[in-house]
Amino acid sequence: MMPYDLILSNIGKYLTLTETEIAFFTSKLRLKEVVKKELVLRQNERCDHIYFLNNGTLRAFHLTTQGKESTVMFAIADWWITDIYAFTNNAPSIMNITAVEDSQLLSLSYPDLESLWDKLPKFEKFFRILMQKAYVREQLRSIQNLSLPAPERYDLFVSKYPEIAKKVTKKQIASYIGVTPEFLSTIRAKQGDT
Amino acid sequence: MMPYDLILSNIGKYLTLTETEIAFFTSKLRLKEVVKKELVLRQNERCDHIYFLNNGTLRAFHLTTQGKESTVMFAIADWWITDIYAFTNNAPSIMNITAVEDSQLLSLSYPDLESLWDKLPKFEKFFRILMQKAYVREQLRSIQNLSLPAPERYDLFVSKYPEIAKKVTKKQIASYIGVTPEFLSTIRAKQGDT
DNA sequence: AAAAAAAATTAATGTACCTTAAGAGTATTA
DNA sequence: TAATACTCTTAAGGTACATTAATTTTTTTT
Repeated sequence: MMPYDLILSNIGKYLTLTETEIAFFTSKLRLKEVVKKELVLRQNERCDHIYFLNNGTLRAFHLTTQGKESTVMFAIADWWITDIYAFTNNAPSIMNITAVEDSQLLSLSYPDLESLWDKLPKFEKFFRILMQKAYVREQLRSIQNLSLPAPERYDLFVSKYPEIAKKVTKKQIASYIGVTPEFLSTIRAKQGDT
Repeated sequence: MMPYDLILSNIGKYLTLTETEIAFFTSKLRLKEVVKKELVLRQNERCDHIYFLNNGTLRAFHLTTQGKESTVMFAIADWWITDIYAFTNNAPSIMNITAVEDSQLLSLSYPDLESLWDKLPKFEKFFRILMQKAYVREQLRSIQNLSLPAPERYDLFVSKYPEIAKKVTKKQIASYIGVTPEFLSTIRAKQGDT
């Protein structure tokens, strides 16, 4: 399978591209392979790339000075991921991105993305849609974090992201929903969840 | 002051528009005045408009079946606001939007926004930027909610949004940072905050 | 200006979730 | 295959925050 098939079908949901446009777009992409536990982005370093997952699983997490991890997001095949804060503001990143398992990804640099926007305005539409959907996801998460107790946040995570729930550890899910692994364990025990 | 001055300067930060484009864009806008406590959007109803605040203050909040309020966002002059989930998915809205004080806003319907995107692609860029910044805001909020205790979330809110903090009640701030008004009160007492 | 309603505060009690610690299970490395 | 490390679980004790309720202060309505 060609390394660009998945990303082109991802974009194809929203845009129709000519052969020339495809060639221009793919010329900006770089293939990157990472092994389990490898860092794709280190907190505090610049984040001038956005990544698309061909396969595997990534996890983005913020680390406090006290060493507390908060999982910002997971990404599996067909997902886009970056430290959107650092990427947007050309600021030191506020999260680590690490490989939960061996993964293959395509990277696009910020300057290349800007030239893509300039030369092919339809990519503005694509990223508008991408950003809008990401905004929706994050706002739903905020609402759920504010309004639901931990057991319901856990159930919601598993039902919303069953593929991710299969691939990542309970500890990582706990740090996404905002509880300790120990407490998630008691939640699951009460639910009769094996 | 013309009702379109503020929105044009808001857009002008990112786009240059011709007189014709301005005329086309403003022809899609409707001026709306709401008085304090008036509902701009009722939860469960369709949300097919996006709003821009000329002046005043709005608050978006989600209401659970148990009657618990969670403030999703505030908006003051020069801010855009809508139920982005319902707007994007043409679904019943998941929040109320209400006037904290008398406010003047401009509304743009979803069909009009789509025709704007079709006819003037530079508006795709503008909304891409808008959505991207909103995504950044929400992601930062998620990280802070996960990693910081309530007193720090309160301090951060006040330092980040001093104008909003002046206009809204403590109860509303409490429901934004995810604590009860009573607990926010004890936080403030401990800080010697009058 | 009086009356009513809502916001803010304080305090007592309660609980969801955290911390610490230890042991069992599972995966990774030598 | 053994050794090491990490995840998951269980349980005791602790704390941040919620709930309830009463009082004061501020805002809104009449």
